[in-house]
Amino acid sequence: MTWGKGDHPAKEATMSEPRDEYQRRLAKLSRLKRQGQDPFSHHSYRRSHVTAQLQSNFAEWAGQQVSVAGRIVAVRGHGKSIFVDLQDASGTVQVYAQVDVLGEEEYARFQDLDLGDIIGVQGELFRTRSEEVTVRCEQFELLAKALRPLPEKFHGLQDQELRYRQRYVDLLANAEVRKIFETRSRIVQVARDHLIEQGFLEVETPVLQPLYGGAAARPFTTYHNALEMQLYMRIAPELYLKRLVIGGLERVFEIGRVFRNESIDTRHNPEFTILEAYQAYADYEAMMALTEGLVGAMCQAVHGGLQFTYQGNEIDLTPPWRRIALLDAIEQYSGVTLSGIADAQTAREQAVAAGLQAETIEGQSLGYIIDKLADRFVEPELVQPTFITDYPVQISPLAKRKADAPELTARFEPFIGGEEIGNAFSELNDPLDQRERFEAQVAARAAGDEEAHPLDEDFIRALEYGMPPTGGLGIGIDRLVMLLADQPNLREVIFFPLLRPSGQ
RNA sequence: GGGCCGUUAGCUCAGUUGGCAGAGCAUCGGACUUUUAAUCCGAGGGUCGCAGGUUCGAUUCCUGCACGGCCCA
Repeated sequence: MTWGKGDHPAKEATMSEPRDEYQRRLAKLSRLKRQGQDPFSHHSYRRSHVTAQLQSNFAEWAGQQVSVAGRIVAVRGHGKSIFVDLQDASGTVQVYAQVDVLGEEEYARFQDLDLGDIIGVQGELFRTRSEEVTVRCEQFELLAKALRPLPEKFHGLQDQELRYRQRYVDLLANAEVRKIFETRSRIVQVARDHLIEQGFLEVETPVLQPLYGGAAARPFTTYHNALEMQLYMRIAPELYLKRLVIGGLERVFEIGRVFRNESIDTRHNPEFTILEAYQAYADYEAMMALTEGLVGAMCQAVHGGLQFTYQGNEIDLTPPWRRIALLDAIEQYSGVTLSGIADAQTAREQAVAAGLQAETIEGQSLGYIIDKLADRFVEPELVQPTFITDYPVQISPLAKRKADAPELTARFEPFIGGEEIGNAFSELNDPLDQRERFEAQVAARAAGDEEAHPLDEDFIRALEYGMPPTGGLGIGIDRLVMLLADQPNLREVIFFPLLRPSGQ
């Protein structure tokens, strides 16, 4: 055994209580264990109610014995009695401990509890003079000891970095944060119910893929030891879900995590949740109706109607949503007329004239310039729900061409609150055209576009077996949660957003 | 990748034009049996993100780094 300087074995017995809160509680824990009161020995606790039930059904249980369990989040001592607030998943309830109810010994044990401890309490339900619903503590158990102190009771935990790194503290200290995640859960549940009601089958497809595809993004790579092969984390489930449609599953959907190896900001996390749905014998217009129905149902569940406020903007999701073709929207919001322009050079000149920085689009393709123009001039304006339609075929390698305009695709992206929330199209089911599109992507990749699709031979082979005309829809769940929970930062709707290690 | 900002007690935040570092909550001791951001009296608690530099002296000024935030790309 080694001692630090100044340490002396004889001192231990006379050493005063450690000053540090953690050390203090650790010492208390070991004392409890020595006394045969190990707080971590409990395997369960029988509750008669959760706290919210006591609050809402007080009259029914007043004067009766109830039992609740939760975390001590506030303590107000009065000498011979103590009030504590007990928090569980449903809310809080006050507990009142009195020496003449508990007896000296049990009361002393109650006094010994710390803020943050998890206890079970049994006793009579009553209201105090000030009408507070309260459980009179007649029996209690310490169910888990908190060794670390809670954040400040009034402001909660504010430090964003700590909130994300230690989300558990954020959740237990900040009720608004819990609400956001409850909203998130409800949104996913509603989406699932809505699709299942309409005859969609929920499926799961591979996250680890020998070849990635279905979106323009760089993948994460990983390695399978036994197979001795590189694998990719999926960037989208699209190509597998379409394989299922080819297999005869006419309506399928998947809600799952996808992974894109890109930078992190207020709107991007390397892993996020996507909902994709595919419906055979339907086109992109059917997907518009599906989008309106889905997002409307989510909003209904969260806000009780089709209107809500996002960052100060009143938004109305009543269908039908506005529709406007991409090039028309660009013309309307930036003044740049691109219809009829085939060469990138002319488009670049016009874009620069409209206000885009020349360096950012220098040497870029027409599709890229269209993207940039839409990003800069169109998307921020799309506060009310809007379908931007008719994307050029060059930037839509998996979408079917429009019959009357083969350089455009039967595709749309829905926007709400200035945010892109999804992507949908009539799926390309011509295997020969699909091969050509993939080949154009491979050429783009060779020219330096790292987000271009690789050629997926097995997917083309699947198409060669025949895929019915199919409409497909992808929706970014995280973005929708941001909108419906009125949060401007994606990290507020993801429990554990990716951060650099703090080094501690 | 670039710009700006932040990092001070367990938490929320002040502050130091360069000279022994502050409050509230939390903690500890005392009083208080219907309080609820309880109240009252008293006390302890700091590597001022990290590493250099300038200086008699740096938490403060300078440089670099780390992590985070916001904006731009």
